[in-house]
Amino acid sequence: MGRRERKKAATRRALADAALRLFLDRGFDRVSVRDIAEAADVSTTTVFKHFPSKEALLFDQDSDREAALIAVVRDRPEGVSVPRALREHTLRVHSDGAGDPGMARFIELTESTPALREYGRRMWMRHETALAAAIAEATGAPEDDPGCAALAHFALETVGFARGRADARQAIEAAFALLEHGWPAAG
Amino acid sequence: MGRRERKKAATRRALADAALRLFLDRGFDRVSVRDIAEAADVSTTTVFKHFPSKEALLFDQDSDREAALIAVVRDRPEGVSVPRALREHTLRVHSDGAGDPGMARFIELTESTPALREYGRRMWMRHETALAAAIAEATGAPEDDPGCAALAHFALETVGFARGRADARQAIEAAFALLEHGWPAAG
DNA sequence: ATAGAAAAGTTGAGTCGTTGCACTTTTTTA
DNA sequence: TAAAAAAGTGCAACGACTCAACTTTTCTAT
Repeated sequence: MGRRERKKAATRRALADAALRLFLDRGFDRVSVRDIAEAADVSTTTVFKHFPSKEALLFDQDSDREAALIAVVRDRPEGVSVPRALREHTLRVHSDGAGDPGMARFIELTESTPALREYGRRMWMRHETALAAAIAEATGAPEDDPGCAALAHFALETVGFARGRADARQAIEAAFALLEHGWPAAG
Repeated sequence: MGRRERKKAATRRALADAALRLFLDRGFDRVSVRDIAEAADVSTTTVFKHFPSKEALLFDQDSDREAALIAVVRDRPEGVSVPRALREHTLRVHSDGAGDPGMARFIELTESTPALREYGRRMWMRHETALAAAIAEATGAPEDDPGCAALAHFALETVGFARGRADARQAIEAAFALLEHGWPAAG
């Protein structure tokens, strides 16, 4: 890795670190991009050469959540249905977030700021097509089967549904119960 | 209704009309709020006294879609399940949109502009709690039952799922099939 | 009827996110 | 080693939106 790429990565990390620190300190809306640029000692224009938007400064470490989702579907134990495997994974990730205090602060920041909520949702929903393809392959359906796409969409959307609800765990379980067994025949 | 409120309503309509005309003509991103203000012969700050954002200029005639949703759940014929009633309603609204050419242009505008897609989704999802309450009442569940909330969320989200897909009708049907009967036991 | 409260509109200056253009620096290639 | 390509940086600017101060219009209470 050349000197150039090293410097680039350094300023990138400096920007993301400064942004996280300032956002946690003052709140997203009370920090301007100019503040972040100054804290990292670059010009505001440079910020946007590294990140496409102000929100993106916070969602830098995205990476391999998509791979985890696909693995969950493909490597589920015998006799475990796809929605059940996704339910376990969602609940696991959810309680992991509550464990780490740094992660908890991050989550509280994103959920209390509308712009970040929206952005986070969009980033999360980007995995829909990949997850749909994984489900289709796991069940032998055609790759663009709309039923698989619907399950992928709703399973991902579950975290958006649980967000802001009093009992998030219960919400996730209720949502997946609906996806697994359907609406009770009575109503 | 006094002269004052009449004038206020008049400038409001003038702004919304000018905005719709200019947006359809040039596209959302190629029209500035200044342009709209000038076309309606008011100052740009006045625009924001009437509408909270540029996007809101387009979604003015929201009104009674929520009432329609609730009526669909409450007044469904005997023996028709809630998700089935919502499915019929969704499909009906969808094909209505394709019929009216003015509505078709409106839909094409909103779907081709990311900012408008997001805004439209948010407006639509605002009906979630009201719909959840209607479902709870129709089925005798407690008002904040998470299962009812989940069905409301997913049923509304169906239009976001179908958006941008090749066969929207098929997507809506697949999504509601999942909500009605659950994921097939095999996978 | 008239004074005064309240609301609508205007204006102008300003903030903030974001982009285009010009410039410098670094890396690659001939 | 010179030239070209690429990447980084910064200034100025645009567009959405806000704030504060002020004018004009409408409503209300005496």
